[in-house]
This record gives sequence, C-alpha cells and structure tokens, in this order.
Amino acid sequence: MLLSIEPDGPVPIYQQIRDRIVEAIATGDAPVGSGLPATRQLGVDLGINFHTVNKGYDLLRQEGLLRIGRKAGAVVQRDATSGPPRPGWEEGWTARMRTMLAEAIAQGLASEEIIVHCQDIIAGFVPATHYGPAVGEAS
Amino acid sequence: MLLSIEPDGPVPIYQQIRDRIVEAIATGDAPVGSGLPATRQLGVDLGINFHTVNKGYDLLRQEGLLRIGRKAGAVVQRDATSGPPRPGWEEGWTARMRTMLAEAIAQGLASEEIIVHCQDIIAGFVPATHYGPAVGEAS
DNA sequence: GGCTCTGTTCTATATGAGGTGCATCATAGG
DNA sequence: CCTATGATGCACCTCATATAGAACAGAGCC
Repeated sequence: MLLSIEPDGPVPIYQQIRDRIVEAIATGDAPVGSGLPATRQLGVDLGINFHTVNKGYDLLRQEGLLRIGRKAGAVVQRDATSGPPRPGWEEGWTARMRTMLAEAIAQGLASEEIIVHCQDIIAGFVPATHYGPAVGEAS
Repeated sequence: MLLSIEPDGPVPIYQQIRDRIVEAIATGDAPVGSGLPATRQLGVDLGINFHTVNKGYDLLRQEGLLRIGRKAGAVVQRDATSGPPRPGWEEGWTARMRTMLAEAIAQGLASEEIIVHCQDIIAGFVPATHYGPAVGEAS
C-alpha cells in the first residue's frame, strides 16, 4: 500500500487519501480483508497529522468501503467482487458523473471519444480478471 | 436560462452555478454566442450576492467556455461544436474521471454497467444532432 | 455631454472548512 | 501491567466561502 499525496494541491489531503484508496480498491491492490496502515503510521509516512488520515478513513467508512476496529485498524470491507452497490449511492454518483461528462462535451470531446476514454481507464483498473476468463488465462 | 441552486448543500454555490452552466452548454441550451444573465440580475433571481455569481462566471472564463465583456456581459464562447479541447485540459479531467470510475468499481458496479450509464447520460445531453446532418436539417 | 447598464476592483466582515498539535480515554492483545 | 491502536475533545491557525458596500471603467444610448 504505497500512497503518494500532493500536500500543496487544490484538493484536500484527506480527500486525496480517500481517492487513492478508492482507486487501490478498484485496481485490486486493496482487496476485501486487507488491512490499511494505522492512522498514526500513515501520518508519519506521509508527513501529515494522523487526524487528517483519520478523516480520510472515516469518509471511506461512511461510504461502506472500510470497516474500522479498535485493534484490527482499517480493513477493506467492499470491492468489485462484493455485489451490487448500496441503495441510494447511485443517485449522487450519477449527478456528479453528469457534470463530468457535460464538461467533456462542452470542451469539444466527441461522445465516442469520451466512452473510449472511460473504457480505457476502466481497462487500466481491472485486468479483465473479474468478469470471466481473460486473455491468456485458462478458461 | 433557468438555473436552480441548492443554497444549503455541501457543494459551494459558485460551483453549482458553474456546473449548471456547463451542463446547459452540453445540452445545447446555451449555444455559442448566447448571452448569460447579468451577474447582478442573476444574483437577484437566485437570492444570492452578485459576487458569488461573478465567481462562477469567472471559473467558466478560465476554462475557456465563456467570454466576458463590459457591455455584452457573459457570452458562451465554446460548446460541443467548437472543435477539439484546449491542450492541457484533458490531463486533469482524466485524473478526476479516474477517481469517479474507481469509486463505481469499488462500489460494485460492473464495467459494462458503468459504460452504459455514461452512454445514457450523454444521450440525454446530445440528441444526436451534433455529428452530421440532423433530423430536419439541410445537409 | 450626460445617463445607464455592465463588469471590475477594493475593502471589510462573518462563518465554516482544512490542517495541525496536544492531551486523554477506551479497547484489544501480549 | 504494558503497549499499540482508534476515538474523542480542545485549542489554534490559515484559508475558502459568502455577503456587503463602495467606487471605478468601458460601452451603448439619448
């Protein structure tokens, strides 16, 4: 679990931590059951306060992606293999995605290009090992 | 140009104004050359300060979507018909989109579902009139 | 030239978010 | 008991958000 953050960027540190972990879950680098670093430890590693790390972890807990216990620390509770999303989550996501896609359209990207972009990004996440036999794998 | 905002929501008002206008550009409700309401006027209409409106407009100006003049006010400068996006824009957009897609994967949405969702949203934007002769238009 | 409408700029203020630091408590395990 | 861990609370600072008032500048119109 290697995390790199941008301390002086426009996006808050705790948000960056949340985003990087979400991406780690998507790529499979952080599967269900895997433990994340302790808040104090990660704080030291990143050179930030452990409260900030805690805030990022707490976001993920609210989203249902993390389970946080006293001694076990933060453990991934949900990933691509965990079934359908929690009810109510999709509304907010769709609204945000709508703005993202509108921005691309307004900037002149063609519909087909946008879709291809999304497919490429997703292909970078899942090496086609989650939904059936992949290239070069036994069936 | 009807704008509705959520004053008590988690997303800043000026950001909402920016987002709604971006979507209006994408849908074609605000084509190139069309004028937006004056900042003071829109401020009154929405019940907010005109400085907040100004901040939203300024964001769009920085993104190259708006041209703002003394007397003409805010005029849409760019939309889906304006050619390829400005260089350098795509990097940030791809990074943000990466996080959005990772979230969907982590929440359990299948790759195919995500793509279909994006296609549906885009279909709601562009009624297939932008890429080639449209229904009822001369070729 | 005046008048008005527009954006621009400046100052000021109030509220909340982001981030850090320190201290303390609670719990689970050796 | 001792230690590592998360949970909680408090104080503090910086900066973003939002509002408000005032004054300035350009462009169009009478």
